[in-house]
Amino acid sequence: MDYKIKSRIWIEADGKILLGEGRISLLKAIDETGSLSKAAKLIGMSYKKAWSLIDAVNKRAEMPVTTSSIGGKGGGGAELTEYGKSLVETFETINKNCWAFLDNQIKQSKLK
Amino acid sequence: MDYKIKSRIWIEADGKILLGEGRISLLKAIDETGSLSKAAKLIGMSYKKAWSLIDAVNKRAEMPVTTSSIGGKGGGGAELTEYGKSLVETFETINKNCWAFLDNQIKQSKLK
DNA sequence: AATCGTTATATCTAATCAAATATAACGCTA
DNA sequence: TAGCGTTATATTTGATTAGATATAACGATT
Repeated sequence: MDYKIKSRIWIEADGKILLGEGRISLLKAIDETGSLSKAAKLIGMSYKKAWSLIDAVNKRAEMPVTTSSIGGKGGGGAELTEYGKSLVETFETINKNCWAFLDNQIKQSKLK
Repeated sequence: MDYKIKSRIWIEADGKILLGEGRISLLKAIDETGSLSKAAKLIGMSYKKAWSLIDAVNKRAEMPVTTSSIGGKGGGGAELTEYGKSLVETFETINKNCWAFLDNQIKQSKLK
């Protein structure tokens, strides 16, 4: 068989999406580059989309996930808060565990 | 906290989607009603969309998932093959197991 | 043979979503 | 103070997707 099982997980707050795979990879890129515009370029996303995603995340999360500054050395920048880093870490852990679980499930099913 | 974790699973064949939650609920409605048009109406989907989904499923699956007849008693109809029924059943089982797994995961995380 | 409800299909329109473009504000640096 | 790269935001355009409409084919039933 060449059937494959796939999954996506996301976290909701107030019935609206807070974090999914796309936002997580954007947050990781911000952590790597120190800049929202560089992060967007790195993962092939328009700046506008990246900005509105981060804006939504910060508005819905219980605490800010990123901080940013305008002007100054290098024009400004953005970085993850400690809270943001812990959110990324728990999301990725649960996501990897979910993949492993599903791999196991399909091996035990008729689809093999 | 009022964070909630959600998930979607799907099965791919040749890198294209074969079965997801929407198609599964359509297949279940066909099983209940014995008709593609009634199934579409039942779940609030246009006939055209329902037809093209079922067409894609039957083309990508290793064996037909539905059979259909045109004309005759009641104008015709559609029903699941035994293979189709088993696909629906294994999909739903794995999906429920996945939800339970994720519930457990989030209880063990910092998100609680 | 006329009717009926269904499958099967094409075509056109509407709506939603992504992408591109433009611009203001900001504060360090030279 | 002029320039730079960045954040922050609005507006417009384009593309993809969903929805509506129309129609042919079919075979049991009457």
